[in-house]
Amino acid sequence: MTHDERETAEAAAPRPRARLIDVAHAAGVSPKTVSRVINDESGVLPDTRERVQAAVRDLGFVPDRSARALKRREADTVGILIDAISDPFFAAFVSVVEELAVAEGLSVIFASTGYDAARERTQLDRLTGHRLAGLIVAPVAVAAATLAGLRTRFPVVSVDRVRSGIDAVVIDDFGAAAEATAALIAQGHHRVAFMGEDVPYPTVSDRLAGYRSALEAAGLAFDPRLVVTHERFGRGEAAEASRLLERDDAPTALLCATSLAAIGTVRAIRAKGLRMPALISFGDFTLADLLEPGITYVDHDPRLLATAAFRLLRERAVRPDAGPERIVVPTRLVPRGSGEVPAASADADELENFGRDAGTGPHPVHGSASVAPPSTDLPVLAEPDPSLVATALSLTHPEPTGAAAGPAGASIGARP
Amino acid sequence: MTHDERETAEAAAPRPRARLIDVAHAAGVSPKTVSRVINDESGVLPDTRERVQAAVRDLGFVPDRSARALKRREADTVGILIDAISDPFFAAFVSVVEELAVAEGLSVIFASTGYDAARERTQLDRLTGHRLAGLIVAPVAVAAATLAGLRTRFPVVSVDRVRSGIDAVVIDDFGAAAEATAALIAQGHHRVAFMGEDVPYPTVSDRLAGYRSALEAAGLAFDPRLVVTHERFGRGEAAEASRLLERDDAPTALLCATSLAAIGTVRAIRAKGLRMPALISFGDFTLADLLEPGITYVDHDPRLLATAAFRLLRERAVRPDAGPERIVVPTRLVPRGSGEVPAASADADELENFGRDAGTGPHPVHGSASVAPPSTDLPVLAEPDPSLVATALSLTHPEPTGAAAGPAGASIGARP
DNA sequence: CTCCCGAATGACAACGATGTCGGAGATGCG
DNA sequence: CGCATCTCCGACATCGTTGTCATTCGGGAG
Repeated sequence: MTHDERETAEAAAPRPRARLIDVAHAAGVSPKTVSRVINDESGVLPDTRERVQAAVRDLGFVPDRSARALKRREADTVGILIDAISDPFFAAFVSVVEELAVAEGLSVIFASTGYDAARERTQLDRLTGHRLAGLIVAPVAVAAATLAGLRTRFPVVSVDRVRSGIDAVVIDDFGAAAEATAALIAQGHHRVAFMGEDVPYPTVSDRLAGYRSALEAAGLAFDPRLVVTHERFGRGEAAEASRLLERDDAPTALLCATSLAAIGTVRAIRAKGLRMPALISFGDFTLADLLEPGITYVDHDPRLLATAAFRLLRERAVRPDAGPERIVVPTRLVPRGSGEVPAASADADELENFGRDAGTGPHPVHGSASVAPPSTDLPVLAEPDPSLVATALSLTHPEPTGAAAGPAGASIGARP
Repeated sequence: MTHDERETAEAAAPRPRARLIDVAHAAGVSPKTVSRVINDESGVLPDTRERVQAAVRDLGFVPDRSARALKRREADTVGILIDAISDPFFAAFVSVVEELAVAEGLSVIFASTGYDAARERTQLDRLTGHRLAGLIVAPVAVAAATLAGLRTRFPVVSVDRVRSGIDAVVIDDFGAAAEATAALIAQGHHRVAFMGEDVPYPTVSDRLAGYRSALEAAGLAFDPRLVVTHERFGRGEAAEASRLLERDDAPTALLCATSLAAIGTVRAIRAKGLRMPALISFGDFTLADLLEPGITYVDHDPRLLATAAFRLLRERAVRPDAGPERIVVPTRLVPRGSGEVPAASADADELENFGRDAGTGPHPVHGSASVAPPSTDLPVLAEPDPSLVATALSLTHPEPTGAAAGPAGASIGARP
């Protein structure tokens, strides 16, 4: 237990954080030399270098990020503002972003809005108080102008929700909902219901619009009574679902705009012994394949969105002036049984046998080209498949105005 | 569009971040006065104050956290080091910590280890590079001494895994596993298997020890062939499970030390049409109640752990010298059907009807007193029930050495 | 009218690191 | 032997903010 100290000696039990100058004293060199060593700069004799490194170890010195960032005017933290980290979608999203960020030596700081506008404002200030290398945000109520203001200081990428003038990575909510609805109609269903969150996000309204569009394309009338909403955070989904399915004119098919709605529906069906309608959900969820029948869903892979968002963010760090882009990540309909219930069968009571034998028949795939296997079986995510990302990035659209080329591969992989 | 600028004028398109001094110039006051305004200090005329606030708004000024932290020598960021944010357990954990931190005006920065020792080291440095108000860590391989070193600079709380000399919040792995195993044995099972991760965590070995202990208490021989492990991140769980259950001498009951193992087991059973053994899992997971039969599990609520950990962290910020404590959060066995399969029935093939009628009978509850309802139905977490936390905190044990009183309510709720 | 006092504000240094620049030796070459 | 050159290293200023202390100004008391 060696300890050498100079000058200050008032530190006793609560040993203060070692500073660079303490290391300098311990090693008998100037602060600048310590700085050179810890930053791997050249021009230090091997001997000196080792002496400094020893002092660093002895004192447990870790450079103060605040001071370093201040002086270097360098931002090495990526901010993420999302709805809630407890949402598996965002958990997976953040996980991938962190993975990519770490590979570049960046830190990740996140904040959640809880879907609350005021809190979003607070959290945004909290995040921007840090020097950011960029901000990835799933905007709730923040004005596009506010984000545009931030964009003059660091790259800003919007995820899942579009904001004009801001780079965005989204899925084709309208198209995917239309595709899913059409698939239900193709099974012979005439009464298809829609269940979504009671929030004013375009995500929801676009899905609703896609649903309507598919109904109209099939010559079916839009019936407002078949559209139900559920509150966030509430237990409302199950209640809404049973109310819907217990009606005399209950639908035979249901499109759920969120996986929460689908889960609530299944729960209601189980609790009340209701008849299982044909069901398609947005967003995969753990174990969806193990229910009976398995839940057919529109795949909306957070890993793809995260990878695309991060790459775009880093691309903007290099070319800040390129016009805002909108990247549409492909989705696809994954058949697992619940969405393939034919209308005829829905009237009978023979729904037991959809668990295993479904999911094999060919089914329309939405999005371009074929994409990778479903992500269900990866509760803990590994690295996203690069080929998926390439696909996603190649779908780059320039925003209405602006003529940027697709983002090239931003340099990924700094020193470890 | 008003804009008054002095001195510097070289800023054009990529408007740099506004500094405090820019605000001062714009408002025609000194930097110190701006500082006073943004920090709500007294001694500023209402008139002046408003002028400054207007300038702050105009310029979109947000104080630089680095500079502020540097000068104030104040830490307002809580670091969290966990295995993986994509693990729903840790996602929920982090969510709660963030909630509590925000209430105190603290930021949260997290990093994940991916169960990798080298990466853990890197991430630890990344986190400690920030000025931390405290660190919550689920240690992988980091030495207790290293954490003890950090502890001299800020509070450190270990979660889920114990490290000597460090405050810890854990569950009673041994006791919970013993309880679960005993419950299986009580159903008449003689061949009870154990499946856990192939990692050297005490979490796993303690559960294994608890399992052995229960076997011995029941006079059953411990059979190493009934203990199987699965790799992390792999798809190994399902493969291991089918190998185990397809054996001639397959067990009639299975205790899974992780929910991954339980999920893999169910998946294997479905895929291969195997017979369902009595099954108890550690850790709840979404939809466990909707499978058929529902999965009986040992509840291990991340919200309780998070709340206890955060409170302990804040308590230590006030009283850093108090000896390390070990808080044991109670667990309980939640019957849902799969764990109540009697041994007799396991030999017959009538396993269809366990979905709904299970989960009602009384069953041993592990932990003290009665605790709250299961958390299953809250995929997106609301605030944890304070009463639960009270229960958890009251179970405080001092570590072998050290005689601290139970943590009092650390001051929560700073200025908004 | 002068002096004193408090309220409002500003000047200045410092937090911990690093960029710039210059200086001390060592070496090479004519 | 003198001078240029190169290597290694340190002095100093500075990043954006705030703590400390000084200064100014207006007004009331004597």
